[in-house]
Amino acid sequence: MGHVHTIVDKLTEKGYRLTPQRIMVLEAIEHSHDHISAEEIHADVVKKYPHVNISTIYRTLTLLEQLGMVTQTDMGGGCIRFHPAERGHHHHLICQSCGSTIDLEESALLPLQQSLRESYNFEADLSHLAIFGRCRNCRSK
Amino acid sequence: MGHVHTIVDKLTEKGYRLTPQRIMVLEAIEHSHDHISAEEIHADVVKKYPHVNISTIYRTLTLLEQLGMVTQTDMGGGCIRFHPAERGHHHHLICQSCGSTIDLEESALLPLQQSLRESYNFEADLSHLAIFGRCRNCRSK
DNA sequence: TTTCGTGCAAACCCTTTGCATTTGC
DNA sequence: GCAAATGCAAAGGGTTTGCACGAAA
Repeated sequence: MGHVHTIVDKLTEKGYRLTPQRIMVLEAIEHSHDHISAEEIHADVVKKYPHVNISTIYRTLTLLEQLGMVTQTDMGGGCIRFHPAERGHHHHLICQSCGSTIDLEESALLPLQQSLRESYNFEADLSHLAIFGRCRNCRSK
Repeated sequence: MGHVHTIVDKLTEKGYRLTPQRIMVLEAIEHSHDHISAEEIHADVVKKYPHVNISTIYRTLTLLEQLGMVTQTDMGGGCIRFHPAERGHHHHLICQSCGSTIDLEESALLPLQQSLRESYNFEADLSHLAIFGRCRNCRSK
């Protein structure tokens, strides 16, 4: 139940109510190894709580994001995925051939961030970056 | 009329028909200094040719992309923009505060591309990359 | 008991599709 | 004249919203 305490605190200290829906959305996100879409969260929650509506999922996601518990990544092509904020910044290499995603260490992007700062005086927010291309397997085919 | 010859050739040599709609969509894209959305293209074309339907714009964009005359960039948040392909690969820094976009030289991304290849054996397609952050002006406020 | 949160249905935006009509060739 | 392209209207996917009911505090 790892972070149930955290969500209880975060919600109550700001006057939000603790509802089963909110807890289950957060759990669905935390239990997902990969990243998870709104519809997948909904499918997951519905297994235990059949009446939950997808609009509640969206409203809850907005709230959890405001509370800093969840972050979203725009994977391109209108594809949005969620993951727990405390998993920290991580980035993705997405294979356009097979669709697989590879997690990328923060350090791989630091040189780019640095050079954008120096050359353009631009502070890049690379926290949700997704980079498209072809992965090892697909390249060798 | 710069590239009208090009489009005439490209269309006819593959058996596609030359229609006023197709020419006007291409012109709208070429005359746009910045990048332009499907709806903006439509608005532009309608000025001269009031009956043109937005579905024709989308169909034409798909065709022009196949012909390699136009490329699209996913700016995130469901925001897709088009620009002439011969303007070449270029990338964008997008300011999340003021919305301005800065063109980025290809060379700025080569080191990243190189390191992804070496460390992950991943061939990154950075041709339509958009990077979010804060621009010079907004940083100094 | 009093808000706040929810379910439901409908609206929304952007994009795509089916079909009859029009057009380029 | 015939196939290809268009306009129109309708459907689609994913997300948001208005409202009355239900539940948390």
